[in-house]
Amino acid sequence: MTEPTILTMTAPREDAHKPGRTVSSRVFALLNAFSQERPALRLVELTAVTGLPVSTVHRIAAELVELGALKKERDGTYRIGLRMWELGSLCPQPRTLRDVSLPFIHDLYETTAENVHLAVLDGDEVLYVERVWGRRSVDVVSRVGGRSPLHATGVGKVLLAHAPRELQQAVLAAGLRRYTPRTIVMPGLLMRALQEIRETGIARCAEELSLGTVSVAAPIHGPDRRVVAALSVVSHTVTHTRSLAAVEPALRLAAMSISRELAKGYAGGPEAGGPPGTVTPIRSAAR
Amino acid sequence: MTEPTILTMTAPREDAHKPGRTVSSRVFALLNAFSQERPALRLVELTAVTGLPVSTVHRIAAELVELGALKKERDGTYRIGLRMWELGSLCPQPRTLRDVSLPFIHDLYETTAENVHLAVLDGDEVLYVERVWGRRSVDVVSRVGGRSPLHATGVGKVLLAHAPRELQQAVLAAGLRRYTPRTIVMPGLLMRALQEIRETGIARCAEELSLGTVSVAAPIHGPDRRVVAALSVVSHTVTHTRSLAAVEPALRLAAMSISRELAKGYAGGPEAGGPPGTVTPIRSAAR
DNA sequence: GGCGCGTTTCCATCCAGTGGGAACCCGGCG
DNA sequence: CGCCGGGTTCCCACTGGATGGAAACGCGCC
Repeated sequence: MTEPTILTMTAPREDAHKPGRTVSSRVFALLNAFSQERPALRLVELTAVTGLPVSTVHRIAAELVELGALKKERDGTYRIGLRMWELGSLCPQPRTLRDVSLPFIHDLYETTAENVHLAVLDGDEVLYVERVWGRRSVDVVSRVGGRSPLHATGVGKVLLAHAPRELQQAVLAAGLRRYTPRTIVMPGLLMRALQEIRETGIARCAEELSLGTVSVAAPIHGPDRRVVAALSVVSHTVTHTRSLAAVEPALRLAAMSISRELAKGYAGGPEAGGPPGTVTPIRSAAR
Repeated sequence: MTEPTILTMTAPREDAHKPGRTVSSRVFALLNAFSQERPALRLVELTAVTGLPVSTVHRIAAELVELGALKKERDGTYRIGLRMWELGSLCPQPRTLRDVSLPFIHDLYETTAENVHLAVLDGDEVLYVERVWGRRSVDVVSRVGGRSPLHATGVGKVLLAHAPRELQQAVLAAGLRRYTPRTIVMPGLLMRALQEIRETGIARCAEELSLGTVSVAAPIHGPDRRVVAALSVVSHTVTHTRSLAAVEPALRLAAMSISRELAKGYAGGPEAGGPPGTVTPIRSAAR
């Protein structure tokens, strides 16, 4: 925990994908340096991670602090600022998804007392958009804003099962990383599993990402019937080896309710575009 | 809703506070153009709102899309991108606050079936960090990521009551805007109310922001005993005129529990600084 | 006191950002 | 069918903001 500076310098082999030399790209290089594991960074660390020269990092970081995108603690560490959070909360995807499904997620939690996850597909990973749990739930690793592999989680498999062929191919091509002895690493097996998920409308995941954790997941459909998210209940193997089967109906029901709600409430609602053209005066520069 | 283009050009009197002429400031000028009311903007709208020339906006917007900070729909509108949400979710304040308090908020909702709000102070406003509700709750306006005035809400009054004198003065100096007949607009009355809130440890707000809505709020203390957030239960006047008094003990309890949890779990935890110096390799440039 | 590490400031160079303007796209209309 | 107007995209010569090496600074530690 209190290790000295273990900088696994990523600098040497930077540019891996030409970060671009625009200022904006540098700005986001800084911001992207932050992550769940590294929520606070000092100047040197930022330079090490981004590979940018010190003075550049220093200047941009200062600008970002000025703009509220970063916050500088008195101990010199930088963190993501409140404004970033506020801006992020405007992202339509997670926002409406959350707004619509929270009550149902809630009920689901209430009846199961387990972790309930809501996730969407982003790139070739699962992105957790919401998570509800309580003191009665076992704790799991995933966090809101966190990511997991597609082939080794319940939500991931659901999303992958309903994803375009290309993505499925890409995932297979990239190789199915083994996380536990039970991870599905054979392409054929995975494809068959996905097929079954499409047929049954539910995905089960038993210790495929981490030992001791099991989950079931169901798809959530958007207004256009396409799968936009996945809902899952996660538990510990020991506590509920088979009992997860018992929550499947409830899970299904919740997922369907949310889908229906999405279809009705947000077909032409604020989310569906918010009629462009209607512009109200800009919020007087807060702060 | 489907009005033609009502551009209340803010351009003419821009610079009100010199936006700065750095690229980063322009980037955030674009991003800040988005808000709860205007979650989707088209190019022209962006230029109108920011006051920047078209080509500049076009170029920067394209860069931001490239970086995932914005998303461009096929209809030409821009929206906040998933990456922004993801970055925002790293903001320590809302994140740990949420992580710690969700179970309690939950229980509180469960016992009251009312809206439960968690808010922090930002600038001279209340910023809603979390909100839990269900089908049994009445709907209120506030949204996660939304803002409200300090002097006309339960959470606001709690936060203001424990805020530094300067802020209180500033709020008074700025003038107490009247929202309803019951809004406290007299400085003296507000100060007295704040005093009482400090003494009783609870704030009541009866139709001071909008008619028909009442709430009670309690402070949440951080590890250093300073007030870091406020928790509240919100309801409709009609449904629960007096019954809110009944939830006060539960509210108090929840707030205290959260405070205690904050004190213990996060004193030296990841939030408290996440020992800088420990750096793991950068996440291979996703996307 | 002096050393080492990290942060902050400075400033001459220069290239990326700028923005006016033109081309383009498209749906509506006479 | 061709014109029109609003919005978007593209272009490119000019210039001022970004750059980053280097030096100064601050500080904890031996």
